[in-house]
Amino acid sequence: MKISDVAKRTGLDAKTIRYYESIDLVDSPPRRENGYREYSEQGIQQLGFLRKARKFGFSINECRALLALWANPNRRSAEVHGLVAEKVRDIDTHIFELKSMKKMLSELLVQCPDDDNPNCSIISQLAAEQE
Amino acid sequence: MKISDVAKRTGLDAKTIRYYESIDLVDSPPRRENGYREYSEQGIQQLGFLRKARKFGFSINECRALLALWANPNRRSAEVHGLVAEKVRDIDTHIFELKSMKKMLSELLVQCPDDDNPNCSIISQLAAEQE
DNA sequence: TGTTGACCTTATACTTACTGTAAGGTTTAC
DNA sequence: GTAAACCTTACAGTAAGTATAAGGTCAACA
Repeated sequence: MKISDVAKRTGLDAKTIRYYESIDLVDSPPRRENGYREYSEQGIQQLGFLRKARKFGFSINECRALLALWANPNRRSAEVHGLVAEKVRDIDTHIFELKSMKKMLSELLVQCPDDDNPNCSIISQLAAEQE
Repeated sequence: MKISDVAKRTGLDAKTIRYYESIDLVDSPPRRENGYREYSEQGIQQLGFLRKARKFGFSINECRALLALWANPNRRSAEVHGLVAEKVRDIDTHIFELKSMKKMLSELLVQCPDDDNPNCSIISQLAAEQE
């Protein structure tokens, strides 16, 4: 299977696939006589795995760990659980920060006249000496 | 005022301040005889403004627009309002995505035995052919 | 006066996770 | 036969800094 077909099947961009290979995130596939990459079912599975892990928000390095666990028949499910639990905590922190930002901005929004005059409490707030 | 004092007062790192200058986000301050940057109240205000705008989640380019509006006595508050309203929508989208990721991961977490055995539904789910 | 440590300066490279571009070789379809 | 649509590599760019190196300056202390 050629790279563009793998791209279609996994949902990854062909560039992204080459990139993952360049950083040794996935094995280099063998080449055809003309130099084109020829993907095995194995390689395609790996890439599909990565696609999903990335969509779940795991970083490339976390994906590396997950791939290693996937490949390891002696893995302990607790280790996977730990990685995922930590990711959920990260996401929670992130959501919390975003909500706090949204709250502050929303409060500013209702105070801004939203008209043709220069007076704007948002700008004043940003320019204010202390918070 | 020297850069490290400005850093303390604004909450920005001295490196970040130099970086903002290097990308022309803020005016270059004059220099002392020894080459050190000497900040005016003006420059410090600009940097404080940036600090807050960044904390609110605005990108550097959005900050550029906000700074320009701040400096413009003929600004229309509606323009500021528009920028901020769009940012709130961005944040909402982001929160939505994170919540969706969290939901999926949480569902996986409860299915993983979290023990010493290799069986793990999380890994299986990531490795599964379709979503 | 000497020297140590805490500043300041610049330039360059690194980070994350790609994406874009250039320049060229190959295959496929008409 | 040739044009479009692939494939290859290598290099540069993105966002928003952070790290490092190599060097100049300043303040305090013995």
